[in-house]
Amino acid sequence: MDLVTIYECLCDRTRLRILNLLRQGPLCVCHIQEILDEPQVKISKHLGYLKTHGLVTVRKEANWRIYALVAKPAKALAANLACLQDCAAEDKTFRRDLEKLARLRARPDDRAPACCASPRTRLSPTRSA
Amino acid sequence: MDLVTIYECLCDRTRLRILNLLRQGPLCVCHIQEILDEPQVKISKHLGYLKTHGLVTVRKEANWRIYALVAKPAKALAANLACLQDCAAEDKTFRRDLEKLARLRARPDDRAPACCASPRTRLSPTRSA
DNA sequence: CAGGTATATTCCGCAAGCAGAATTTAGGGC
DNA sequence: GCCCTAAATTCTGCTTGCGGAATATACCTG
Repeated sequence: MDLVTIYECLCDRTRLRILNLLRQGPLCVCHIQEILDEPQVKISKHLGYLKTHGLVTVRKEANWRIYALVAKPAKALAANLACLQDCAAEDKTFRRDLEKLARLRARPDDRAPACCASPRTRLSPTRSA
Repeated sequence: MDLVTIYECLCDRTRLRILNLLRQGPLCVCHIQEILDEPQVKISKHLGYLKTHGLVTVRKEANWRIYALVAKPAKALAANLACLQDCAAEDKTFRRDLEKLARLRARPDDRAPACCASPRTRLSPTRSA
């Protein structure tokens, strides 16, 4: 993976917020959308961008799409995602996003797929393949 | 300094190569140009971009311009520059640039300002103000 | 299969970035 | 003052990215 490509993926605030969330685990689009409070198209296009450039993967679950960070990131990507996490910890928006995520996971799962719920109810790894 | 701004500065290969060099210390434009082997306009414009966005500073020395990384980078910038350095260490081009720089500093200083020469001959900090 | 929800795609207009050619600015040496 | 070198700026054309509106696709439910 090219270093420049990584930075290109990182130079949009919406994408940074998405990656910050995905660091906590896989998420379906609707939950990302809810946390970021941005229009559906916007979220979808940025997720598409990240997927095209190899930072995230998708799988289907009923008619949801579950996005996750790539399983085995290249060294450069791993380093930069770690760096992003550190930097995000100092930023109000990123912290608020994580808080929203925590609240969303704590509440009884209304309509979302199991994998988006709290870690306890997440699908077992053996089934996700 | 905005995190997105930092990443925008990092998402061009030429700028990454420049920043990688500047990590070793201040450099005049002509030396950057020589090491990167890129046209003068290109180097100049990318240096301007980095300056505009607060990643580097300039000072004059005769009719050279000496560029340097900002003296007191924000935490996010420092973190990302460190990360870049790690990533660059794994890339052939970045390594070759550093080798060229080392060779350039080792050779008798033909025409360049003192500050671009080997660390021993660099201007003392007290004079640079 | 009709209707609903979740998500992606297409189309459009706009702004920004990049590269190169040519020109300009600024300082130094004679 | 003239010429040389170092570096920046301007102009142009091209490409990419972003956002939003509208539309399409896919899957589920009854």
